Amino acid sequence: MIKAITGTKDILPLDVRYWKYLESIVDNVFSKFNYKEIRTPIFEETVLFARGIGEETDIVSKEMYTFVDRGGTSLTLRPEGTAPVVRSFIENSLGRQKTLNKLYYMGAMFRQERPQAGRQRQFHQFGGEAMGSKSPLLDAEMIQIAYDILKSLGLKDLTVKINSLGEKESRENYKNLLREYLAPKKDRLSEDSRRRFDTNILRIFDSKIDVDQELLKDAPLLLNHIDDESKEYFEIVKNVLSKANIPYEVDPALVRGLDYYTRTTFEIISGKVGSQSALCGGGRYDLLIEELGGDPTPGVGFAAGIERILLACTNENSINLPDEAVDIYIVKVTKDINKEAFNIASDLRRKGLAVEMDYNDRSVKAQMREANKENAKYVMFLGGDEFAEDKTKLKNMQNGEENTIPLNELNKFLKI
RNA sequence: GUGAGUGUAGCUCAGUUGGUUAGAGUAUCAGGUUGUGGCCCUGAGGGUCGUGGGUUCGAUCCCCAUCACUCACCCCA
Repeated sequence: MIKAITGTKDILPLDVRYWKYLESIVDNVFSKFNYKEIRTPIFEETVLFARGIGEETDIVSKEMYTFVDRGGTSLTLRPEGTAPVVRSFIENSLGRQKTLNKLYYMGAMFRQERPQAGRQRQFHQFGGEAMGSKSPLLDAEMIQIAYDILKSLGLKDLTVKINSLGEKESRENYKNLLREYLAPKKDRLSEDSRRRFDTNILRIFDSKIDVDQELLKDAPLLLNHIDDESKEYFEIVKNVLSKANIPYEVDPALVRGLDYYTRTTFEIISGKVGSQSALCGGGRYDLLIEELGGDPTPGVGFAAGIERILLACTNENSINLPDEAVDIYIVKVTKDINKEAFNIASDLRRKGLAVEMDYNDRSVKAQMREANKENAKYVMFLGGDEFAEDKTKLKNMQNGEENTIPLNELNKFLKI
């Protein structure tokens, strides 16, 4: 049997309903904040991600689906959405048509990781990007959009974590400070953290190992070593969030894995989805656009994992969708009226009703059972003496009421 | 990439301390009863017991390998 690729999943019809519901809320919230949807290709030149996300990150160094096409170009299935949006922003000169561009996207992303709860190789994100302003209001706005979407989906077990990484220079100074602090303790760190010491020392704070956390107990915190301007900026972000009634926690250990973040970073985590608890994450990236070849333009954005969010919704039982139902199920009492039944169905469908009928010449009983399963509001019986007189019998499946009516009065009866 | 756990009907799972035709519930299909559905009743189809090898007179069961899935590490959304 041919099976779906490891780490990919079919979204079956029953689930699609929840996806569409989520998508409608995403559209709705973003448009209230005047963000416009953008759709970029699912693959890009590999260099875009290597330069945008950072060569040293795990995503680029070992998780990308990269291949060479027949023309010899190295292509990569997008592992995240920000770099492609920035590429499009630069390529289409969006920044020259408008000072501030507010964009959002939804779509599939690809990373070759070991799947587990809340983690797949093909997964889906939605996200927002605001390019062209350094205002801390936009940092807060991003968090608010993400928070509002999650709240609209009925989620309760949420924690908003925020932090500031400061400007690049103060962060580099801090890294040296941390390196000095940890150097004498390096051999006591866990194997993973010893590796991080060299590759991405800030991430040691993420370690879930007690020994590491113990060694970090008196370590200097980045938040205390960021530049003054970033400190003031962070105060404004916090202030605005408080006024918008968004509960948040400052988490000095919140370090994000992508290289391009400056100043504000944030995550919203759920207590209901297992160990991969981050439903969304983002932050400011004031240098990224320039690094990718655009005019120097500040930006801020976030991305959210749709599968994780829906997992949280399932586990919190936060979404209740009505059962899908057809308006009319046509039951053929005799088997010789397939064409007539199909014509009547077509006619009703064109008038806007959802109509289903039997295509397999099954018994009346089987057709009725089917009508019941499809939650049909009405069953229309076709055939026999009634049909010979151009009449049909309509049965209301909720209350069992039946009415025999002439076919040419159907519209009137159904009020269409 | 590392570790642990699990692979028996479409789904959820029993089971054989190694021994003829491998079971249940549910789902599917047909039929009975109900004025033509929901409840109830009867019956049917559906499994090379993940795959390959080994041990054995005999393996779904024991051993090895492999693959897949799940969870966790890692990483991130």
